[in-house]
Amino acid sequence: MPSRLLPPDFFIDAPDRVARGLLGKLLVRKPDSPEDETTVGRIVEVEAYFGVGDAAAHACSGKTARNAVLFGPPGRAYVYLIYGMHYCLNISCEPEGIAGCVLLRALEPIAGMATMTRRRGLRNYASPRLLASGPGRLCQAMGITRADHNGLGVTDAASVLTVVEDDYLLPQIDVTPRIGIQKAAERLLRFSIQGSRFVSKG
DNA sequence: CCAAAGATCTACT
DNA sequence: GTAGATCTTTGGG
Repeated sequence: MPSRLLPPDFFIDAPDRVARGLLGKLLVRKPDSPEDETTVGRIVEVEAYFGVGDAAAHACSGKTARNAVLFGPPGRAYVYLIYGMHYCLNISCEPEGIAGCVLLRALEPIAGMATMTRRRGLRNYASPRLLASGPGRLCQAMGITRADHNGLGVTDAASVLTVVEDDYLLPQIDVTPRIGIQKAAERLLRFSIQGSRFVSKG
């Protein structure tokens, strides 16, 4: 499988534009140990979060210890714990100093399904739909935690977590409101691949 | 210091 | 369809 990394400047752009651009790309997670496979998933659902002016964004009221990555360089993983038990993976965008990011909400599993199944604690992968459909499931399937992956650059060849190009004809994109938020809930900043069975229900 | 909310998921009725 | 798990972060007193 050819591995064409995204150029760093791919992420120097507004969150909604980066979000659209990420659809159809592949998220690649290298193994930590010999018994792990490389796990790969096609990005089928994302949400855009701005900084100042976006009441639903973590960065909305300025830089804090938790969200510091968002104010740093673009193309870095921002990982946080939600509801005391699930992680969510975002990728920072905009130039350094400006907080913007894209939340990765769902993947279509492409490779390493046995490892994803084990990480998820499922019996079998007869139903790959449940492997990485939803931000919490996605992180669990890819073995992503805040302690290990927050701040990692996804355009570094050496990184355990990268986004790569793929020969893939992108179908129509659905544009809908973001899921699970209370504020700014009417903004149309959720983007998903139309017709994909791997998009989360929300 | 304390309280409350949170970019969720699973299990069970 | 509804509830419960579980804990960090943040903002107010």
